[in-house]
Amino acid sequence: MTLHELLLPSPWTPPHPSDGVAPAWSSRMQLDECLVKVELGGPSDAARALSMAEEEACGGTRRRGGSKKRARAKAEQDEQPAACSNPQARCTKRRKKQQSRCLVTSVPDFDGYQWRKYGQKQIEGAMYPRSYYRCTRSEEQGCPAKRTVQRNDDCGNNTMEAPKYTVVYRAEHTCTANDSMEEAPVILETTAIIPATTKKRRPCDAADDNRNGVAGGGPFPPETDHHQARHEAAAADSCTSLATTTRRISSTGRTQSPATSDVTWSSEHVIDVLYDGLFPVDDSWAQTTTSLLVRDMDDFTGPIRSPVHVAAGGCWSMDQCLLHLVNDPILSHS
DNA sequence: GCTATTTGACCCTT
DNA sequence: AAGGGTCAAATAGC
Repeated sequence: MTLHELLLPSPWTPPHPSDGVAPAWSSRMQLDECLVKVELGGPSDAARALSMAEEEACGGTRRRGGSKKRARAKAEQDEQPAACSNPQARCTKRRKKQQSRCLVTSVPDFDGYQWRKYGQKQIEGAMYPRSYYRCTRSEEQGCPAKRTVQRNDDCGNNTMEAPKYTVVYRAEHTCTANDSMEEAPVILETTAIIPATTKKRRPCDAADDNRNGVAGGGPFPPETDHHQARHEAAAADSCTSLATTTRRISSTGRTQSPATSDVTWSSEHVIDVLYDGLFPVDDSWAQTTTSLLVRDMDDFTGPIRSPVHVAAGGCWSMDQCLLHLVNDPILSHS
């Protein structure tokens, strides 16, 4: 298994149940492999859907355009000949497997791809809303990749800890690498201890961040917990320093980030780079992640192109980050 | 004016 | 019927 496969949407292999570890790839989110019934209605359903669409188009009340569009899509889909020829009982068939995988991270935004948010919803029983993203290349290249990001409930957690987010990736990127992967900043994540802040962000704060030179200073959406946390994380010095440091060193070619390297890394290298070479690992999440990766990446070969998420237990200064990057024997070889 | 995000309604799946 | 996923108008920022 490659690190790329581990970190990016592709056929997902759940952790072995006998392992008894709490993996970074949480299995508590259900894999999207639900069965779908192939209705035998066919054209009549299509006609109904279409007429609904027409009805909506003429309706006096304000209806969302998406309804019509979706109804038409459904109609077109239903016009296709039924895939199942078995007349007996209602046949079922696995829906084209929507690949999904789950990642728990404290920095959900830095995953090497560019995403556009298209929705947010409060989920039943969840403390924080779930955000829905699709690949920014979805329109121009038809890339089907999507992801949802939801902040984990921090019940009982130390408020000084960076919040964790559950990121569920669905479908695989089909957009070409040079369009997204190479442009995207390669971030080796650390987790900073973020001072608790009670200040509620206002829309203008993002602009303030830009003016003040806060790293990652794109236009952050205001008000949501997710993005507020991201703001807070960006404001924490160590996070900012690490992100910019990693990117700068990578771009100068002085060292080669594992995330952009074409070098074939052994699992040993990967572990060195991910955990020992860069960051102290002293929280439980990181350690279970380590063991999981060590086991799963025994047969790891091939280039690492994806960013790496690592939780570190402390707050690192820029100097510390630089020192570790420069002194790392693997990273600093040129 | 363009682009990205927010938000509430709508639709689909279970 | 409930809950989750998606749409697109409205809005904000540049």
